[in-house]
Amino acid sequence: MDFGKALFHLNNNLGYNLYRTYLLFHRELIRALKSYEVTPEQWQVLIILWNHGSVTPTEISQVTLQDLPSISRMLVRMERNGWIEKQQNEKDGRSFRVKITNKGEGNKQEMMQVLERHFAGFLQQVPAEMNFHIKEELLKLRAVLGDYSSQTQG
Amino acid sequence: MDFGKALFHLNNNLGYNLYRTYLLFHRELIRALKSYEVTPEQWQVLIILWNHGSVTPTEISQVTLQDLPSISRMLVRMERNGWIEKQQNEKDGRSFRVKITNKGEGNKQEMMQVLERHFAGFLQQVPAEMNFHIKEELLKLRAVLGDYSSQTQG
DNA sequence: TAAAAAAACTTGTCTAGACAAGTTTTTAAG
DNA sequence: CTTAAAAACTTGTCTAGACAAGTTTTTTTA
Repeated sequence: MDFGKALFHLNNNLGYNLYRTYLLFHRELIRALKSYEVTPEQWQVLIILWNHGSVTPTEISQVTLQDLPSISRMLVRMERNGWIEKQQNEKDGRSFRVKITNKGEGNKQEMMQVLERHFAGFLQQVPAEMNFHIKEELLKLRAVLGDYSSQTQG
Repeated sequence: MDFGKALFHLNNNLGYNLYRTYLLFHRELIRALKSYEVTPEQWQVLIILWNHGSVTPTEISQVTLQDLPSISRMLVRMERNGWIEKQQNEKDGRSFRVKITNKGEGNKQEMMQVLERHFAGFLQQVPAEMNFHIKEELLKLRAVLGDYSSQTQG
């Protein structure tokens, strides 16, 4: 089968390249995290909690750029799997704080190492300079696409 | 709220940048295509059909890197919405050919223009050189992540 | 302070992706 | 030529994202 023509057009398309690279990366993340029953999106929430302590769903929504319905349902699953707890917010009855559990805190180092090992093979094929450069350019693209937090660097 | 710390870590992560850029791009595509009741993923199939003529689900699967279950269900929806037809394959009773309908062919130019207009505002903020360079780097990343067709350029 | 507006979260509905487990038809092997 | 293996597609089940439409609580505002 000759898909050269179709692929030629698509490979020249920025969105297609983004989609496809994301898809491959995402799959690797799924596989790397599978044994923990954590999805890439949940992994992102764990990183936020590890770095930042307890947060509200709205705050997670701001960092992940996801809408509240997605966050809301993800937190239900994370609670069910014992990664987080919901703590009542005395100051605001509409909201609550998301707190990491002992399980979540306890698995941090191991999960980090597992991920690092999983991606080492891929990342060693990417020169450090290129890795840095891609991130810089993606940050710029994010800014163009209206991602306010693409500016927040420190 | 100071999420600087959390974002600092995440913004330095290649996967996070990919995910987030993809997400923003994907959303714009959804909005641009919404009036046609076509999703970005279906749009990709339309491009394949416009460029390549009729194809089988397996061939779509190879170009889009999606698995057959996803393609299978997407084609059901595209058929329901009148974008494609399924043609019996005389040579192989297990398979069929996906053919674009008059509606699909007829909307080509207009949809292309709508998309172009929708993204013009974003893309004019991205220098042509940078646009080119990002695509080159994403192609390399795709190759590293095992995307065989990242090589197929012509 | 009572009513209106806004904020924070949830629920519903649709599309899509991953992966396991089917079914049917072809192809390969013995 | 019959049976086993493989290929092509479908179905089932779970997670996630978009968007509309709730509910409850807080804040404004009149």
